[in-house]
This record gives sequence, structure tokens and C-alpha cells, in this order.
Amino acid sequence: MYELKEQPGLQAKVLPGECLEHLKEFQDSSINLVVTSPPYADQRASTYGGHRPDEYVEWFLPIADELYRVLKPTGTFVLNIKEKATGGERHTYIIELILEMRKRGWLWTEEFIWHKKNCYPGKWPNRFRDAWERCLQFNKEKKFDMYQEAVMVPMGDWAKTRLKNLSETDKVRDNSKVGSGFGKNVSNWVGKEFVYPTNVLHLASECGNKGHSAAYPKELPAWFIKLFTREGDWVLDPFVGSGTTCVAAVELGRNSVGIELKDEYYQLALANVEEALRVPAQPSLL
Amino acid sequence: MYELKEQPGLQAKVLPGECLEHLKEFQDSSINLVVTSPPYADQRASTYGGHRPDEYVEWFLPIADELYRVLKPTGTFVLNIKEKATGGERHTYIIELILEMRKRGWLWTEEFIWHKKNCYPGKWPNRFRDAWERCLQFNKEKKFDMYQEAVMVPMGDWAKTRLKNLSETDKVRDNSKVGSGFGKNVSNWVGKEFVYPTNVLHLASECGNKGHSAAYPKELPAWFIKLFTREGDWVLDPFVGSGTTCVAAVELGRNSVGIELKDEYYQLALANVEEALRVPAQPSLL
DNA sequence: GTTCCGCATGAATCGATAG
DNA sequence: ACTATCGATTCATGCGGAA
Repeated sequence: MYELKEQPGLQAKVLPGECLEHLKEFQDSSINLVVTSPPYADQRASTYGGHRPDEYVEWFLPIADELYRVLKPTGTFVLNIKEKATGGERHTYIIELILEMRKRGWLWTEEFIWHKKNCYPGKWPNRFRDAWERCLQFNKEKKFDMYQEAVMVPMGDWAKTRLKNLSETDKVRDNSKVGSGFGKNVSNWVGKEFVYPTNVLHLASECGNKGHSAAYPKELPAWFIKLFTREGDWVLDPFVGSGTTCVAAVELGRNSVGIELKDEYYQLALANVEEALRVPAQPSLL
Repeated sequence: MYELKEQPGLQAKVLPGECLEHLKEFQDSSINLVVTSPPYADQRASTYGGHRPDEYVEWFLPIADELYRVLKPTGTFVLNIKEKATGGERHTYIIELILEMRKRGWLWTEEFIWHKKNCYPGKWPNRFRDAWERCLQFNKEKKFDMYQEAVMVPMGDWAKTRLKNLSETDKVRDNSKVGSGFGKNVSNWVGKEFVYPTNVLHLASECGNKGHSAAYPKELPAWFIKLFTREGDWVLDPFVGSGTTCVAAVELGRNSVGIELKDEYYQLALANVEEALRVPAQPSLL
């Protein structure tokens, strides 16, 4: 049985292997936020631990049950996912999953939209490029921890004016700059008016910059970590991939656990989390 | 039995009363596009002809059946809708409706996201402002009519590059005025590069909504009308409200039928459609 | 050191081909 | 028929090399 204790210093663990096995070792009500992007449904079940659309719900429900158990009553589960198009139709396994999870006690609190500015190219006779993904928010209780002030965005007069006339490109660029944590310059915000965001997130999907294809920009988990946790809280990603969620948690001063089945990604996650822990958290981000 | 014939001149009819009654008078396979924004689920069932969330699916399915019958095999049904938040949760009647409609033969081809730039202000302890709605695309057949070229947009780089050029300012202003980012006066963009749009639509929700409660900007039906129909085709909106869909159809040179239960809106729709018919269609829009 | 251009590269999807 | 694989299509982004 793992114990997640408050200790001096930041903790970030990455565990190799099946998430269901590891989850059983977690104590009840020990996690503040689960945020994950599970392997998408894939015809080729062998590629990345993908699962066939028709079996997706059946595969995921036992995991959802364990996540329910380990989550604190005031905690939140954020599921980033998007259904495939098969046979000319959008598949229904995700909306079926929502219904099934509700039957098992989860509250479907909200559906955020992640608008991907740079989506995958392609042309088909019957559809356009898919530029959005779901970020489904589930909770155990109606009352849950939410720190809305942590994700407020500056909205000066110039921005209001620009939003009316300009293309989405500039807005996205500004937004991603703000949320990335690196280009953040607090002095630039002095005198600007802050407003609460909406349930639509504008983030560019990360391009393959350092060879590791992190198909889930760090800004996405970072946004939900800021919104649903405080420093010292515990964040869990049962499908951590290259470690993006844990890195975001470390940079924000949250403790985290990531689980990854595939050894290649596990090794990558280890290295990335190590690197993140080496750099002290930036006070401006916390 | 209504007959929808090709006649010289544009036709736009508005019918008062229950849509189910009128739909039964339509011939099979006579409509190219159904696009509508039905009354949203409302706890107070009497207010806007709204229907309780728990009864929404049951109420809508018979209408969906009739729409299926009157739609041409290569036609499309676009349903603009968004679930309410009740009891701290997003209600599930819409995803249940999708599953039920599929059981009755509809193909769930795609889900477009309408991103409302200027959504209704407000603040709640457990959620942010709702800035998006679903535009569910249903079809009868895998192969359907789709005219993708009609909604192409200037390439992403274009705005960024040209905005630096002061001499292009006028064109930018025209752009925002005409189409809010979609379907603008093509003649202005001759020689520029165009790309296909994505399944995320950026449209401001209508501000001055002429007495109608459901703000449904004309650009929304206009975009789908351009995408799924050609001039002379028939467009149907069984919940036409103040006539927005028919006005958009008229302006684009498509024939249309709108149905409205509430007399107040019906009168408004009549007036708006009359006005639209008085102004000759602008060739640049067709 | 800037700016600009060319180029590779994706959480994709369809249709055809082969077993 | 039904499933697995492959080629074609497409565009925002970040990189490197060149002016």
C-alpha cells in the first residue's frame, strides 16, 4: 500500500506497468486531482496499448472505479479524450462511457473544450479537420475544490477590441504565451483587468520539438492543476506517457504520481520528471 | 400535402403551429438540409415551449423521425443544442438523444463546436461561463451532399502577415463585418491562398436579439447552408423562432420553410422573411 | 543578430487493396 | 462479408540554413 504523505520537498513518482495494478495499492481518498489522456481507441491494439472502440468502455470502467476510490471526496477527475471517426460516423464509446460512469457514482460536472489551433491536416469528402477534444470533468460530490482565481486571464481594452476583429490566430498566440509559464512576465499584466476564463481552452498541440512526441501540451494539465489543486496537493495521471502531467505538477509545486505501461515512455517520463525536479519551482507559477 | 417545387424565384414560407403537424404534410425526401436550434430544455416546461430535461428525448424523437422521412437521402440534419447544467451536473439528455437517433437510423456523422466568443456573462462557484454549443450533424447515408469549397477561409498565415500591412486594413474590416470569419466576399481574396476550415466555428452570439430568447446568429445557419446545399435547394427549420434560418436561406438563394409554434415569434419571422425577400440576393454571397 | 524561406512532421481519415 | 494494411490528402508549427 502506497502512502502519499505530506513531506518537506516536492514528490513526483513515476511507476512502470499496468495502472490498474498500481491503483489498487493506493489508499482511499488520497488524490486531489486525476488528470489524464488515456490511449485513444485504435484499431491496432498492439501499437500503444490502444483499445478497440467497441471494447473501450468495458476496458476503461474498472479503471474509472479505482480512480473513484482513490480520489478525495472534494477531488476532481479530468479526462481528455476524443472519439474516432469510423465508418463515416463519430463513434459513440465516449458518450456511452459518460453514461456508464454516472451509473457508477461519478457526477458529470462539466465538459471543457480544448480547441487545437494546429490540428492534424487532411482532406476527406465528408468531413473537415478535427480541431477539438473533450476534457470531461467528473466529481464525486457536488461540492469540490475549485480555485478559479488561479486561472484568471488578463483582458485589457486592447484585447477586447482585438477579439472582435482579429482572427483566432492572435488570440491563441497570446493565450498560449500566458499559460506556458515561460514567456510569462507579470509586469506586462500590471494595469490589465483580469477576468475568469470560459470552458473553451485555446492551446496549440505541442509539436515534436525535442524528439519526444508529447501529444498533450503541458499547458493542458497545468491549467487543470492550477484550477483544481493547491501547492502540496496530490495529482495522479494513470496514463502519464512521457511524463507531461508530472512535469506540470512539479513546476506548479504539486506532488504527483504517474503510471506508464510502455517501457519506452516510462523511461522518458523518468528522465523528464528528474529534469523538472532539478529545476526549482518558479514562484511566479505557484 | 405540401409540394416543394422548383419555381422561378425564391421561396420562403413560414408556418404557424406545431411542427409535428406540419411535418406530416411534407413529402418524403423533399428537403436538402434541416438546420435548427430547438427550444432548450427548461425546468419550467411552459415558459418558451421548453421541455423538461428528463422528457426531452421522448419529446424530440417523434420529430426526429419525421425529419428523417422528409430529408433527402443525400441531405443533412444539423442540430444546434447545448445541455443545461442541473443539480451541479451537465444533463445527459443530449448524448442519450444521439444514441436513440442512431437506433432509429440516423448516422451521427460529426459534432461541430460553435465557440461563442461573447458568451453570456456570469459566475458560479463550481463552473465557468459556457462558451460553446454542439452542432450535431446527422445523415441518412454515408454519402451526402457537401460543398466544402463554399466555406473555405484564408490561410492561417494570411491574417498574421497581412495585418502588418496597413494598406490592407480595409479588407480586414470588411472581413469581420461580413462573415465573422466565415464565408466572406470571395472576390476580395482573389489570389490569396484558401484552406478548408475545421470543425470548430468561431462566431459571436447575437447581441440585439430582436425579442427572441434564443440567440442564434444568422452566420451559424448560413455556414451550414453554404456547406450542405446549393442554390435552389430546400432548407427546413422546424423551430424557426424569429425566422433567422429562413432569412439566411433567402440571402443565400435557397428556398426555405420555417415552422414556429409561438405566435409572437411567428409574426416576427413573417416580417423578417418578408424583409429579406424584398432585398435581392447578393451575388457575392451565393 | 535578425528575418525569411524551405522542409519535415504530426492522438487523422478515407478508400482501395489484399488476405 | 469482414478485417488489416497502405497510400493519398492536408496545413500549422518549429526547425535549420541562407541572405
